[in-house]
Amino acid sequence: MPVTTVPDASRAAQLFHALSDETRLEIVRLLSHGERCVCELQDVLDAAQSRLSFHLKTLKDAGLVSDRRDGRWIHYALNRDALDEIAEFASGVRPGKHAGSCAQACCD
Amino acid sequence: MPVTTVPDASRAAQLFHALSDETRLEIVRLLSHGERCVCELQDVLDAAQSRLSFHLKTLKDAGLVSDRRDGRWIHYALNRDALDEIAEFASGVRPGKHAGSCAQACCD
DNA sequence: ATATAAGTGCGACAGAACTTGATACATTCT
DNA sequence: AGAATGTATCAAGTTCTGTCGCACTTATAT
Repeated sequence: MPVTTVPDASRAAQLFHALSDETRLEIVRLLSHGERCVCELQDVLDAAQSRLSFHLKTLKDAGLVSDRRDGRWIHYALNRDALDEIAEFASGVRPGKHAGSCAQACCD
Repeated sequence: MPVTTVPDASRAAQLFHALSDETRLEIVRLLSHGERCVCELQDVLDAAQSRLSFHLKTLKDAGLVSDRRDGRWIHYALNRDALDEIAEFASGVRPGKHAGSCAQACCD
């Protein structure tokens, strides 16, 4: 039953917006190697702390990352599910997917 | 071989930015059913023409759609390759992909 | 040649998003 | 308790985006 559920537009927009900034993409790339704490990201990206915090919040609100407190550090990690949603979107809108399966007004 | 080439950040940002707007997502959804001319999109989305033109240009600049002139109409269609890039990104940053395969500074 | 219809490009304005610096909060160390 | 460290939040300034209205271009039809 993989019905290629295209996520609703506002959810998809949120997800894509979170990935529309280079700083956030760098964060995602770093997190793809595993969990990182803010201070590590700060070092690697050479970004002001409040700036990083802002971007991490954006990613977190979109569900792309999750955080875990460990003493005085907070570790961020990528969220697989959100990545799956993105892949689903890409395959869900692939031309041809709907061939014959939709007779709605939009499709004639 | 599939080296999970994560597209460079600025390219990915462009791609995701193009999909970060609900109007553009609706356009993509409509085009996933097949080619459409601007006037059809206008009717379905009930959007001013200049507005649609603006969004189509954004999508086109990002390589997500292509256009084809036919008499006085211009037909837009989704571009598979761009959708592939998105799917590639999603799988390229999936946690675990790099396990053992990267000993760079970023990965310790 | 002129009229009409489909699309594009541009200037202006409003609202959203990003950056930065200051401040607040939480946890650990002494 | 007080100082120090790691992170979050807020406020202000700047830049980026999306929308609208109008002028301009291209193509068809009379």
